[in-house]
Amino acid sequence: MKSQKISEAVVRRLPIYLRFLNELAMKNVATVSSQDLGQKLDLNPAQIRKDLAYFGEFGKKGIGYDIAYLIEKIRQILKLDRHIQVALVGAGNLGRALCNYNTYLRNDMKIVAVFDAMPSKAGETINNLTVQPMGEMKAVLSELGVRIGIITVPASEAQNVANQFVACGIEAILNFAPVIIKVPPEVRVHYADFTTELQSLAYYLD
Amino acid sequence: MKSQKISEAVVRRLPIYLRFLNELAMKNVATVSSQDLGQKLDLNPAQIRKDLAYFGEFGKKGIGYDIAYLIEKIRQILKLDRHIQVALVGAGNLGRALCNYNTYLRNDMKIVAVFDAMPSKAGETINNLTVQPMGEMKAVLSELGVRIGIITVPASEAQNVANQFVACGIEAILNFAPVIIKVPPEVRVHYADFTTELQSLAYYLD
DNA sequence: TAGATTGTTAATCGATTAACAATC
DNA sequence: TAGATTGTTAATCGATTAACAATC
Repeated sequence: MKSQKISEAVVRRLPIYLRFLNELAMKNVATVSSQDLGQKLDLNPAQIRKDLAYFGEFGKKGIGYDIAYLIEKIRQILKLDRHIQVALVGAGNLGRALCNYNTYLRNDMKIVAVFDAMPSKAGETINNLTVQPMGEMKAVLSELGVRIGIITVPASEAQNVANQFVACGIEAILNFAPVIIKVPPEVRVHYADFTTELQSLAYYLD
Repeated sequence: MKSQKISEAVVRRLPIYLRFLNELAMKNVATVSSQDLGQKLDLNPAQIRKDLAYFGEFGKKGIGYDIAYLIEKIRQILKLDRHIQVALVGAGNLGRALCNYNTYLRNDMKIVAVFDAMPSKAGETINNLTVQPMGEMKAVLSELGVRIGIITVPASEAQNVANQFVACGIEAILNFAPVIIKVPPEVRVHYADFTTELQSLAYYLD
């Protein structure tokens, strides 16, 4: 069924499944049912089965899902079975913090280049990465084969950085700046703005 | 229409409207139509009108929305018209970065206390805040009237911190740790895990 | 007035959940 | 075999979009 379009909601749940399956694998659990999964992840078991069924028949009736096998499959689906190079622009506090997550990302994804528009920042070292000036971006990204870009600059600079990413052939962007950026339709943008998140939380206070 | 339940999707868009309206206000623009708003924010104008109409009649037919007035109204809806105190647990790289966003949050929300389980961290200063040991949490939160908690500890510690937040009467939690946490239904939890976000982005690579 | 734009109803679209035959 | 659990269809639920009368 590779042809049907998978909804964004489904794709966003896959990493959550993967994360929990990895936890189970570390505890040497062999199989898991959609029931168990649903309980732990606060999701409807039918939804989990349906999500997975978009991509294949990964379970066994009466048994559940083999954890090692399902991990392998989800990694393939998410394209995490290969190395994906990531670049980050904006070596401020947040950018620096994210660079230090490299170990977290395991082998699948890795921040391999950091840029900053402030000349004074160039040359600084963050977790074995040297901050480079923006002028180097095009050359560095194509040499390293970077496909995903992270934006951690102030809102006023985000569109500018996005434009440069697009010009460098970046395929997907994770934008931490609190502003909507415009990119060609073939470039995927996700947002990760914690101020927006906090503000919507306030609504639920009594 | 205060009685009808407002969907989460609507609440999540309000801060996005607010943000852009603030930008316009700074440029001294006086009014804006749902058309304009939709264009800038990549949203359907009908959706914007409907979202706002849940809360009242804020626009003028033939004219659009008065920006100053709409800002005031959205701030009231989101409860950002009062000061909201926020506490953060986990003074690692990410926690430190977030503390430095205090200026960004303006007056409406403010991180007023930082805690860390590592005794060696206690006493450190981050952006005028002194890191305190976990044992102080209950006393400090009730003294400062903290209502929202931010979790920036490793996944393995997140549930534990959440439990302590709940015991302190925290009403809402923003969890940056890559794990689902369990809290009583009256406590609201939002997730802000950038590794999940990155992994779902990978799916969209060719 | 004529043009623009809201608020709102109805139509559409899509996502979640329930139910169950198939089968391990 | 009996019990458990999948994959999948059908039913439900909810969110988005289109359309338009009201009106500034």
